[in-house]
Amino acid sequence: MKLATWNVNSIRQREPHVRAWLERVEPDLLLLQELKCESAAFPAGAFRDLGYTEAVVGQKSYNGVAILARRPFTVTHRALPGLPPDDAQARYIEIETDGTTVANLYLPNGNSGGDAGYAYKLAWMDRLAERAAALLQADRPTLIAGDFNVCPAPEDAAQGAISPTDALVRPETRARFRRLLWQGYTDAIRALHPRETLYTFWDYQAGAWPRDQGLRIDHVLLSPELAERLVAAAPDRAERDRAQPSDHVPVLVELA
DNA sequence: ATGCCGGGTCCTACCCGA
Repeated sequence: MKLATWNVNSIRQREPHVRAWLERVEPDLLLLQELKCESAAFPAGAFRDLGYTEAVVGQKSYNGVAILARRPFTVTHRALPGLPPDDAQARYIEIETDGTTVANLYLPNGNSGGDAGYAYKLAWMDRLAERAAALLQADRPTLIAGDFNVCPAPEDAAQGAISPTDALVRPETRARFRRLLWQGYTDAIRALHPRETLYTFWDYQAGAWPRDQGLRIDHVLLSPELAERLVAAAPDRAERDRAQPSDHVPVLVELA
């Protein structure tokens, strides 16, 4: 089983990239973030042509998540459980397919909106920890993946790529990410590549890509059962070199 | 560290991303 997560930074801008990537890689599942459009504007036809069915939680201008799948699935959640009901940010979708639970998330960045913006990120991570625990309790194969906007450790950021006070690297942010690992989830990339320098994001500015000033902020977390089946995990760096790329590349994971 | 890029929208200067 092949699956990937990819922050596309506007699905309307990146439709040709995603289409070509699906044709070449043929994943069973693709989790998308930062659609930047309402659900009705999602270019589903381009992906249906290739045999993929979509589930979309869209929002005008900002955020937005979707799942493309070749196998049948059911949508179980269209928002992160535990958030206030008036929270309209499109950041979470959860499905079940072949007995496996798949959660796709776009975690708040936390750098805008001052103290309240960062507090929102931490609260979101607290709700995520609760959901992650409940899913382990349910004892089904579970995968939680997406753009976490968390750079877990110093080796996940190039020298000079990010300020030490940035919301992606603050101790409170990292502690909340580690809590997911302590609960029993496996970081798929680090499980297979404990020391390698592997980035998933390069800023558009300041020549971040040519200078390889990247960050590892897109992650695939696996429940113990799925971790046993992990055979490959890697960012697809080649996507960052294409014309008009997203600032993130796909992270591809293969399970036996 | 911001706003050098790139996407969005109240269409055009400004917000957001990380």
